[in-house]
Amino acid sequence: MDDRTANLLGVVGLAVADRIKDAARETLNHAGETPAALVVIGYGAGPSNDQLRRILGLSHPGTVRLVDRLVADGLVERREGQDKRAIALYLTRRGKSLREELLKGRLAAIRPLLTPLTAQEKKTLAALLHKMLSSMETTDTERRTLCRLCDNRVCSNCPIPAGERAGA
Amino acid sequence: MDDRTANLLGVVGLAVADRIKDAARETLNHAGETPAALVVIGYGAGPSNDQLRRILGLSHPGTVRLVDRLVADGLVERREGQDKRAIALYLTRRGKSLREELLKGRLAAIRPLLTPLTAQEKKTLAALLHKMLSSMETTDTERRTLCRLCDNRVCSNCPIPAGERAGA
DNA sequence: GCCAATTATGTGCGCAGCGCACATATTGTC
DNA sequence: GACAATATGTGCGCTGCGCACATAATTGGC
Repeated sequence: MDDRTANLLGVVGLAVADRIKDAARETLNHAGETPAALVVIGYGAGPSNDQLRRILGLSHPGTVRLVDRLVADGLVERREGQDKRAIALYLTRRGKSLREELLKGRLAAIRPLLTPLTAQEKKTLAALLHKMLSSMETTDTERRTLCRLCDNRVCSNCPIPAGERAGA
Repeated sequence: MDDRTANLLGVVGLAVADRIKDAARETLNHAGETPAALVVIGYGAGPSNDQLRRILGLSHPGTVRLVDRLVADGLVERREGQDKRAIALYLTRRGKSLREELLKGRLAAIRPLLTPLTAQEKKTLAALLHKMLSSMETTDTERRTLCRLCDNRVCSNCPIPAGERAGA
């Protein structure tokens, strides 16, 4: 019985992830963790390469090349961090606009899955998802990894626990 | 409010997909749609290259190479279909055993997300997920795409509608 | 019964995303 | 001031995949 629930969650999770991926590919011309990078950088705290790397779960060189792509596309700028060895990543005007599109597309891709539910059922589902997330034991970085595609205008008080709160 | 629910579903969906992917990489040495291929072929109907292609959502050549990899690893056999131009794909003994591991790993990866819920809450969640899936308008191929990682021993009467029932 | 369209598989080639090993610059430590 | 730690960037190659093309078998028109 429990396994049946887990399996159903697996199907829906896969469906959600597929839809998010497809939606991202329609607005951005890159796959993998690139859309997530755009969202994460867009939180505006000027993350370093290394911070981004940890959140995305990539190797260091992979992240450098990822940022290279975003810079080449005119979506991201490398500015100086206070530390002269570190850099601070910021979105350009175009980057911000594309980030908005990404987030909109993501929600639009997920929404159809909810339409069969009544308002009450949606509320129940949200409460259950909230409980699942709020019960996870996560470090701050793990939380940001989970939230790496989150729409911060929509997700008021992020349920995922972590020491510091930032971004989502 | 609706968007908040969609966002939460997006987070959980991403978490589920991440966990499934990580689990697969631990037992199989290939990424992308390769684990899904192993599961799909393992349903035992002897699918052709082209049928597999449609379910996985890959290009034809991509599927040929994917099968090449599985054959090279001794996990899949290409047998003759009745049609002399088509082939029929079957798992080898090793392939079947690895498929079992994949499915076990997948459920084990998802299960922790459910542990914070009470038995009643799990039941409610399953009912909601079931309703979401059963309300989708899907062709038979789309259904198999969604179920491409499903554990058929666990998912009794698949909720996703489609003409024919096969595998999940 | 024969030839064209269709179906199905396989190949040459290249690209995107990523990791490993290595190089380089800056910062803390003593 | 030397040395470990931190942070970024580069050379190289691999994996997964798609496009264009080649080839074999089946189906359909006439």
